[in-house]
Amino acid sequence: MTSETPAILWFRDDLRLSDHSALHAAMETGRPVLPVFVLDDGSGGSQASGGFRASGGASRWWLHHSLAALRQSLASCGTRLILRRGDSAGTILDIARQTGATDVFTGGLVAPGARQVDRAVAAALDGTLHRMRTTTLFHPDSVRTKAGGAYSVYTPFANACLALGGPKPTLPAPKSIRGAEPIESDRLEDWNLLPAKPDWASGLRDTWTPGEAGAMERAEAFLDHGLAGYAAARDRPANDGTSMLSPHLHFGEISASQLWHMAHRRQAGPARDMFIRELLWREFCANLLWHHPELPDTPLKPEFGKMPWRDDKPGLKAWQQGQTGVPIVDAGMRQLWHLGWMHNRVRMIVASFLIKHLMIRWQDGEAWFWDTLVDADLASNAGNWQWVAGCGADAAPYFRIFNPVLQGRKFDSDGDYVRHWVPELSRLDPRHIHAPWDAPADVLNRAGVVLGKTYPKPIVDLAAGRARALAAYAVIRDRA
DNA sequence: TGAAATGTTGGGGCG
DNA sequence: ACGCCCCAACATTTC
Repeated sequence: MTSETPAILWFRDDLRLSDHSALHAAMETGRPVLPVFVLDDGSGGSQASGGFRASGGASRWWLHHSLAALRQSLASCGTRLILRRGDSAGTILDIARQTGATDVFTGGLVAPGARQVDRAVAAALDGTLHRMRTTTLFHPDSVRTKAGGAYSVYTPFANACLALGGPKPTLPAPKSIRGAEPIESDRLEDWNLLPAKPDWASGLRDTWTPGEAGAMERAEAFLDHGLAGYAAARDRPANDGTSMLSPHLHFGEISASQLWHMAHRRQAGPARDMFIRELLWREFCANLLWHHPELPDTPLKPEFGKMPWRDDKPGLKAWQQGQTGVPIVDAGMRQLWHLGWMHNRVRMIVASFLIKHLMIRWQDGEAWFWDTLVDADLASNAGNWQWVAGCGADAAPYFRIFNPVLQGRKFDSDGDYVRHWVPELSRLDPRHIHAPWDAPADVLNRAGVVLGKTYPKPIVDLAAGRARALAAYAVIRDRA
C-alpha cells in the first residue's frame, strides 16, 4: 500500500502529454499521478457505438505503437503507464479501489458507448470522475444554435465555432510528473495488437510514425511545406497534398487545439482557412455523434430505412479487394489496404460507388473502413458515410452520383494514382487508364491488358448503375 | 465537396 | 448579303 493515494489519469483518445487538460488537472491535485490505459475489447476501447464496438485491425496496429510511444514519454517524465485489459468501467473502478484513489481524470468522449462507461464509473466511484475536454476544440454543448438546438448544417456550425474565437490556449507538456507507486500492469506486447499471421502491416510501417513526436513532426512538415499548395493539391490523390494527420488526431497524439493554434501562427490566407475548415468538419461530426448517438447505425433521414439495398456479397468483396474493374475505385481500395488510409477525394468516390452504383448499404462500407483505416473514428466515419449516402446531416443531395471515370480524369488527370495502385494498368495512357473497357483493342494489347484476365471487367455498367440508383432513390423520396 | 440532359447563343461554313 | 444549319461553348434544369 502506498502512503499517498494517487490521482488516476485515464488515457483514452488522447495519447499525448502536451495540451492534455486531464493530465494537467491530475497534476494540479498535488497528488502523485497514476496513468492508466484500458484496452476494452468488449466495450469498444476508445470508441463505441450505441452498443459496443471493438477497434479494427489497422487501429489496433496504430494503438500498439502509440501506446509504446506514450509509455516511453511517460518513462522519461519519471512515471509508468499502467496497462489493463478488460471492461473499462470495471477496470477503472478496480484500480481506484485498489489504490484508494478518489479522483479519476479523463477526456470526455462523444461516442455513446464511452459516455455510458463514464456514467457507470461516475455512479460507482467513491469519489469524482473528472471529464475534461481533450479531443475536440469545443465542448459539444457549447456550440448550439440560437434556439439552443443542435446544428444540422455544417456552414452555420462552422461559423458558430469561428465566432467563439478559437479554442483556449494550449497547455505545455510537463517536464516531469510525480508518478504514483506503480501497480501491476499488462505487458503491451502480450496484447497481440500487431498482426502476425500474416503480417500485413509493412505498408503501415513504411508510411506512419505513430506517437506524439511523429504527430508533431507531421504537423510541422505539413504547415511549413504543405499549406501553400493545399487548396489545389488536396484534391489530387497522386500528390501528398493532404495533411495526413487524421490518425494522429484520432488517437489524440496531437490535439485539434494545438493544430488550430499552430495554423494560426502561420501566414493568414485561404489555404490556412481551408485547413481550419477541415478541422471543423471533424468537430462537426463529433458534434453530430454527441447529439445523435444512433449515427453509426441508423440513417438520420428516416426514409432511407426503406431503401431497397441489394444483398451483394460478391460485389462487396470485389469492392473491398479493389477488384471492381473500375480503376480509380480499385486504386483507392488498394491504397486503403496497404496504408490503412485513403485520400479524402477517393474516399468519396469509392463510397459513392458502393452505395449508389452497387446499391450496397453504407453501413457495410462504414464497417470495412472501420476495420481497415488507421484513422477509424466513429464520429467522422459514420458522419461522412451518411453524408455520401445522402441520409445524414447536411448530406450530399441523393442524386449526386460520382462518375468514377470523370472523377478520375478530373483529379487524376495523368493517371499516376491509378498507375501506382493498380500496376496492371500502368502502361495505359491517361486517356484510357480510367476506362479501360472503352479502350481500343490495340491500345489494350500494347499495354499488356487483357480485360477479364489481367484486370477485371467492370462489375457494374456505370450508366445502368446510376440509373438504378436514381430509380431506387425516387421510390423512397416519393414515399417520404 | 456532380453528372447528364436540355436550352441558349454565337461563329463559321455553305448554298 | 442573307438565311440556314451545325455545333461548340456555355448556362440552366433535372435527376
